[in-house]
Amino acid sequence: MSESKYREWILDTIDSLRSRKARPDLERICRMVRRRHGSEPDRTCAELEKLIREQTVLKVNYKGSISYRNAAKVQRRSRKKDDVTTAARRSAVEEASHSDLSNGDSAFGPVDPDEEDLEADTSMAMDTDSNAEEEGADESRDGQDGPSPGRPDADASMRCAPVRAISAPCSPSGNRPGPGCGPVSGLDCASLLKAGERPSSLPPSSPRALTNNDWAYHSAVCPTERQHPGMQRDKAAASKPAIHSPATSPCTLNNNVKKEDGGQAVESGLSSDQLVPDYAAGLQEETRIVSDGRPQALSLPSDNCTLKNKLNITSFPAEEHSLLNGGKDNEVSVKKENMSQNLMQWTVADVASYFSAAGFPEQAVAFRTQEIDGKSLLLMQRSDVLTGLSIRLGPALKIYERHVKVLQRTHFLEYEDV
DNA sequence: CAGTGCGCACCGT
DNA sequence: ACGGTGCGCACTG
Repeated sequence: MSESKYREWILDTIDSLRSRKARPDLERICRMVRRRHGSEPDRTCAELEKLIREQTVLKVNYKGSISYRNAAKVQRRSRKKDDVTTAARRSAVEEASHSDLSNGDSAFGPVDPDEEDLEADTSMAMDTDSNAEEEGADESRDGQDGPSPGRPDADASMRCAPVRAISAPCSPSGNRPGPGCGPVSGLDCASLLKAGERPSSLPPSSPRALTNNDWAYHSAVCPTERQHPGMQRDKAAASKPAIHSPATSPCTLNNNVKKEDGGQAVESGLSSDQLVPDYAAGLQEETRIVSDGRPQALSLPSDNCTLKNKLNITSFPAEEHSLLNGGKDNEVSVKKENMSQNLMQWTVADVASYFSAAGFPEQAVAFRTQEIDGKSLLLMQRSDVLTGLSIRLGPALKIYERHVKVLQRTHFLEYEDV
């Protein structure tokens, strides 16, 4: 309850700071929220962290300092639609992150709704779906997962967050007299990244990414922290080599992730996708986790080889990989037979069970409630998934980018080709 | 003094 | 050229 409220407050604050041309940093956000709503800075910080984890708010390292962005309003710099080829390749992953924030010029993909929609979505999602617990669950999952061996990158981002020490005395701006808020974790990390600003110290590829948009923030997940601008520099240097002993190398996150994603990495695309990595990682993580619980892998899309290829190409949860590559062909084929046939023939129940199996049981309910069958699914646009189902933005994005879009694409490819 | 408005420089696309 | 960002300064209550 209060959470959604905080969400609004915080997003509002960020927006207004931005419109005022003031940097939406922790200090200002906390202060403004306190002024406007009387909320404790600590609480604000805590909520902010949550929002960050949910990707409702993006923590960014810009021009050497930490900034927060209203994810719903962030627009991907006109990533001019890359060629279809590229786009296709990066597909899911990329789009997942971009389109959301983009202007919606994605080649495939429905244009995305405006920010407002998203924003609304976000809050709405929370309210409707509520389940703070869910959220918590997600978070915790992420956190717990963090350490998972498989994907250091993924955790990187989340790892930090979970640790979140709200009470810790954090000072984003180094010395902040004001509210002593404290989400140390995130902040610090970001600061670290800031290093990115120093191109000289970083490798060619990464620096750019970091410097440019700051999205890197995510990567910033490092625990270290910074306090003064001067230090940052040092950190920058430090970060480069050892990149945080913490096992995960936040700063290199991007690269790693991409690799993971399938090698398609597309380093060139780094700048444009900085967000992706984390995002993707998060997705994978979540998916994977969920999947664990449910043995039955997502079989569905599997209909055709095309799909498989696609899957491989794009990034997928470990499990999926194993499924596809690993010897579960049998299973896959079986499923293929059942479901794949043709999306057009999926019933509402099929769709629901698909998503349920895909790790989105709760959201599956929404599909069922909205009576989404195969045909409807094929007609769904991004905005439909994000706002029409009243599901939380996070899962909605994942569902759309990783499943709906993939299914649609696969379906159409299959039929068009033929 | 806090909050606000905004010119301007900077940067990436 | 264009758009996003935020510093720095002036203004306001």
